[in-house]
Amino acid sequence: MAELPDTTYAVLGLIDKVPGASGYELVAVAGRSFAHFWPISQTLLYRELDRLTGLGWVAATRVEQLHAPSKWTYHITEAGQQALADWLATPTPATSSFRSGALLRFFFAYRMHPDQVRSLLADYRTALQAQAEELMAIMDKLAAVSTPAARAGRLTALHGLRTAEARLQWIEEAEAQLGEGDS
Amino acid sequence: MAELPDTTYAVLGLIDKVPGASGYELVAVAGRSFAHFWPISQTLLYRELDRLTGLGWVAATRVEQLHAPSKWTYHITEAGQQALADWLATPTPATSSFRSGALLRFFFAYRMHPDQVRSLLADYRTALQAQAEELMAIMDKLAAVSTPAARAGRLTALHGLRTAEARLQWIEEAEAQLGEGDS
DNA sequence: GTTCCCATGTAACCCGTTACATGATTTT
DNA sequence: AAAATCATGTAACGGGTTACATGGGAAC
Repeated sequence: MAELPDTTYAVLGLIDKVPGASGYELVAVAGRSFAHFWPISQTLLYRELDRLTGLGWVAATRVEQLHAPSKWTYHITEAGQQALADWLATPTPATSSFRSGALLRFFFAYRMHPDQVRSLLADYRTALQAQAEELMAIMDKLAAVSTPAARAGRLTALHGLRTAEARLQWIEEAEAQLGEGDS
Repeated sequence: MAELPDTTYAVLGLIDKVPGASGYELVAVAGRSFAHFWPISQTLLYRELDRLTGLGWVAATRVEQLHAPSKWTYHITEAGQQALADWLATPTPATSSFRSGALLRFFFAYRMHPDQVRSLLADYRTALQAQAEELMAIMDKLAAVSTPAARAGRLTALHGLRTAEARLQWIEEAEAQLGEGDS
């Protein structure tokens, strides 16, 4: 049986965490929970919902509403709980991928005018600051809650925050080196 | 005209940086230069080579060898230089993507046994340490060279190093919180 | 009365990956 | 005799993306 992508388990875990949510709600939750280290688009999430119901790992229930369109709500099944536990138990192959357009351009900085390099770093700083603020907001919101789930969420947000901070620091170093270098 | 992916410009920039290299050599160079923030597989690089020659941005020359198979070598053209400069000049949309299997699992830590969480963090630490050492090796190798290109390369490596260091620090924090928490 | 929220979905694309094939030469 | 290096390529897959369609109710 072909190995399933981690995204499938990400959605499965979300349904386990937020039982009875609709696809629409799950998209929103995914957007403000694990999007920072595992982004998924709306289309993809809906596709995974289909796959999970097909696998029998989640059960879909139709819910009619009066003041809003009808929706499907999702609950994890026992088979799904087992699959989630199995996935969490497997010694993770540490799949991680990082791609940064800013760094890629910076790698070719010697082909740019110094002003271009400066503005590149400035843009990067702005993006990192925005990201840091977003993560701090998440942490603030979770600070009130004291469940194990909230603690895990807070720590993953902190991971992103620490990363952003380190990179902002790096920008200082890079700018300093730009200053001392001649051209 | 459809926008080209950044990968195309990454390869174009490499050819500009290492003129007269073969596809085989470019794969190796890409592996030890920008792979840390813009990984590309061999197949993909060869495909971009085709695309770039088709665009007239690079010129391919056949070179016969006596003690090794024949090869194609690549040089950037004037049109290619212009395209590279244009790409570097465009205010980058800051495309960046990050996906971490370790974090994704950690996000669901409350569904794991404490020992599993500990080993997850331990594995993550090992991976980060290996990454940090790799980056330090790159910086050491580039430390001797004092060209603008080497400086840019060193700084991108430093970016990765600072990131890894911050994350290793985060692991300490996370482990501390695991200790104080009950379950 | 236009815009936003809820809610689900289709279509098309392509980037990037893994696995495999080939074959000569050089090194162990 | 086996393994590594050089060198280029094919085949197949699928994960993830963007863009678009639809439509009713609520809010401003």
